[in-house]
Amino acid sequence: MSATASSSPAAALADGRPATELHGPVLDWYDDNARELPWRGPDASPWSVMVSEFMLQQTPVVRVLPVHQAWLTRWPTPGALAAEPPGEAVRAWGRLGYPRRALRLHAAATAIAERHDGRVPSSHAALLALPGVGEYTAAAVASFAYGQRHAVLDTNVRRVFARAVTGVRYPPSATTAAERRVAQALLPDDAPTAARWAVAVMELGALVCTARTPGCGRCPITDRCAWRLAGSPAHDGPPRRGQTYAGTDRQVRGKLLAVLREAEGTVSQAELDAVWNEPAQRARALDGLVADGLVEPVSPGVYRLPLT
DNA sequence: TACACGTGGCA
DNA sequence: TTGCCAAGTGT
Repeated sequence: MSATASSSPAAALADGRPATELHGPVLDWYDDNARELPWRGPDASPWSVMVSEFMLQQTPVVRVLPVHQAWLTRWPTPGALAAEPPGEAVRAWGRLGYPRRALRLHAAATAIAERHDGRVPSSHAALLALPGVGEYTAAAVASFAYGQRHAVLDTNVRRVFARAVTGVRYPPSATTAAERRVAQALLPDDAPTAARWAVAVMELGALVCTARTPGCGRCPITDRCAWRLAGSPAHDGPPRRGQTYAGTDRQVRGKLLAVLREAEGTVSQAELDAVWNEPAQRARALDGLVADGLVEPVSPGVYRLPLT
């Protein structure tokens, strides 16, 4: 047990040194290697950060970049987005995928306009209450936009900690209490450093400590990484569930919604029928889109992106 | 807890 | 080519 205030049994490295020794190398590495992204830096608004976090859920940075820029130009504030129909958010979402995120971002903007005077809230609890904001996004916005001290546990951070601290190749499929303890134990004491640490660890996971072929030769903490010290053992446990896609309802939903996005106004049943030749699955997918609020029935056989 | 939910690039 | 993977959330 160390005498350092932020230390705990969970915060010890494989060689017995306190895990706080990771802070310096990782922060220094970030200073030299951080990407310049529009939602980073002192001029980025909390709204810009929040939009980026929604878009980055399960979607790579390179694909988010152009859509984020167009989005912020068109809707520089939550109120601007809330003033337009949700269908416009879905249309502007383009091909980022998981379009329910667009609907939730619109709903979040509406809630911010109505309940928070048009300003993105800064408290973790208020953020968490917004549609589409879960544990990760609430912590990310509070940390990145407002400089608060929160454990920000995304897939990158979880992988870095799994390797450097726990000594395994991959983290568990779902976030565990043990992972939260590790993240909390490693959080620097003061808020500004904690916020920089959060983004730095995430960046390290995104650029160096990657899933398939980690760049250990470029890693600032490779000499104290528990996984490396253990000989970089292979993944131990059940195979990680892959995402099936071809032939699924998801694929059909995507094709249907693409037609709606590219249409000026309404689309006919015939236009939708053309994208998938299996009637039952096509109908089920369309029903699902309507149930989710992504598509609005206008009249029998006529559909459009939602106006309300 | 496990599954549904888009899309595209890379090995 | 096929499967893995990408700053998760809601149910």
